[in-house]
Amino acid sequence: MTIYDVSEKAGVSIATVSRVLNGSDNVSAQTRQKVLAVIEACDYTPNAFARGLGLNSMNTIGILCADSSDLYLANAVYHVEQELRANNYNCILCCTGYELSDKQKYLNLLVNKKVDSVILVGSHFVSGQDSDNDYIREAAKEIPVLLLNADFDCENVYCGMCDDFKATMQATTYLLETGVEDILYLYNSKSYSALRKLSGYQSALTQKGIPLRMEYMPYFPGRNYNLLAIADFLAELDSSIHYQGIIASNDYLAIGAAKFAHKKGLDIPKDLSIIGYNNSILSTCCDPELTSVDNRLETLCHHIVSTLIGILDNREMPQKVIFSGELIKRGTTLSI
Amino acid sequence: MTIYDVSEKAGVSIATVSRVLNGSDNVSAQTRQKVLAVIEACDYTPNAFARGLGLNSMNTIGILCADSSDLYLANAVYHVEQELRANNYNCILCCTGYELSDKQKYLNLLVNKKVDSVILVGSHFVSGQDSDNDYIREAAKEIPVLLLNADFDCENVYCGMCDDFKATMQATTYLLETGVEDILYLYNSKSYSALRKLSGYQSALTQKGIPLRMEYMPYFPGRNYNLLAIADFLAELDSSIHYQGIIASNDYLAIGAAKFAHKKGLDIPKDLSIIGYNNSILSTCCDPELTSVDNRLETLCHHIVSTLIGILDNREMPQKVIFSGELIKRGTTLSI
DNA sequence: GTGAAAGCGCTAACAG
DNA sequence: CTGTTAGCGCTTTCAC
Repeated sequence: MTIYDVSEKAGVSIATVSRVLNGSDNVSAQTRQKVLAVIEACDYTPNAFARGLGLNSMNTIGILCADSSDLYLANAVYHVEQELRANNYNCILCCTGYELSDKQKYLNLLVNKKVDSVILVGSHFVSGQDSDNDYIREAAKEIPVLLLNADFDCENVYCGMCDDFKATMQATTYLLETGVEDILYLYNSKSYSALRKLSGYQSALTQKGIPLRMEYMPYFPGRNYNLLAIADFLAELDSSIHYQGIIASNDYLAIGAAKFAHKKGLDIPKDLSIIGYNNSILSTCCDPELTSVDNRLETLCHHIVSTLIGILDNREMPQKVIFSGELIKRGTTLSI
Repeated sequence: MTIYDVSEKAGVSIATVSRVLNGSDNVSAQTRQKVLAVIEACDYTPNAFARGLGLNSMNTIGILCADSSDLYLANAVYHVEQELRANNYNCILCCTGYELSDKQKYLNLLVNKKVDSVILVGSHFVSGQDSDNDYIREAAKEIPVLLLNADFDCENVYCGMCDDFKATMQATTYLLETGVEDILYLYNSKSYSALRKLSGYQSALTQKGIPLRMEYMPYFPGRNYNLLAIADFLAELDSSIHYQGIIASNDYLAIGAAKFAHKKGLDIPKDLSIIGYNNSILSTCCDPELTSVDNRLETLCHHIVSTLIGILDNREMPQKVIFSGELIKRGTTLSI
């Protein structure tokens, strides 16, 4: 069943059918009825590919994320997809992993699939090594590129992010104010966002006149898959340095830290305070529940999609928007 | 840059360019070189929509899932997407929520978008009320429909699932063998899969000659968002019945049960044994760690995708494949 | 081994 | 308000 069949049955031209299909005003009510009746009767739906070819768009947005099974990214993808669908766009999801070559390959693939735009979810797509970001610039020459939780200056690139620097600084300051002096910053990613958090931690210490010690900012070389490895990592570290507080760059690391504390028989938060990041589902699953930074994921997703819709609508949109995080206080920290 | 431009620059016809592009054998090595050189030099990529129109396919598969932020579904989506991409297919993700009308709407939408096939992830898409499944039958008339973790007999529908009945029966039997007599089955979904688990629980009891008591199979009317609500639900129940074991239909409910136990000062597993389902990331995040049923998600995803590839390849494929789950024993159950 | 030409099904400019 | 027609860019017969 094509537009020709419909036009024939309705006794009109294909142009008229097309007009009815696309809600054009230039159709008499009578003709419209006639055409709609045929469409209804034949259960006709226009061919999406032909439409795509003509309009050079199929109303699809590419979503790139490193790993959609990661708690944080999964949530982001979920919200973004919801918002986009509400705006009549569909999503092509593409999980790239963490290798640069794969990110390049799949971003390029999406551009070639002629998505209308692409959203890079998570801070992993922007590298500190600037030449590694050329693939983003390249894509931005073709279509708008939106970054969710990353910062990148380039034409046709739009960013929405949480101020991780400020949020981590506030979290660290809070910990200091509860009387915890020696604080570890634990992280397992060197993304822009992770480094901003690190800076926030350092600033808080510096502001209070506490000297920075590199050994208190250990990098855990593993992804969020193996809690025991995290606990072991801390146990090893434990012999050399002393601390009563940990700020982790995500909730999973924080739970790993709690596991370490349990093993060692430390009381949380009396012997060891812990603050996580993301305020994910994990933060309420442990006991005591985890104090964590809420980085406003849902707000961010909402913002990024409405920015995107605005761009595709040819409206002027801000290239960068920054939200503030909030420390959600629970059982793993002392009260002031 | 179109195929015409390339053909002109290479001094051949568009048919030849097309042949080169599609790896046809009927091109002399020399001509091929010439064309490839131009393609390379101009960085030409064929227009995906035009290709789609001609071939009636854009190599995309629709993925329907109720909620991609759900731990279990997120993992499934992740693995399915990985496997599909490895086979040169892309995924359009569509999160439907749990309303029938939305499921219908979005499945239909994907079919109209002319995806090559669609995968329904999770057991929520098949209803006990058979007429509610007509939308699946309808879609199956157009394209192959694959069900991940659901059972449905229909032409052009293919299922892969874990034997939830058997797995739950084994889990329940195990609990009985550790000396726990009064066991609660806690669930929050009436999907086919959830009901199979319920049957498994009942069978295990019956087999041991233990009478079934409906009040020991409470239905928690909430999704996996609010642990406290689960704990409260159990606390309320607690006044009326006595039990020393809980089998939960997913890990989140199980963690909710653990939270209840903590609040009430019960020792796990001495006073209360708990078994979860899915062996998700949550199962190692709590303390003690959760005994849980591993339902072989990754295997299932792998299977479903290779079945799909086979179908699109016109090979004969099994319509139903069933894997067995495995009980992963951790700290929330006693040993035998 | 290569080219000419007929679709694929739709949109939109143009003419009436 | 409606119809005619020329694309959109590719694949695929069918000749040569």
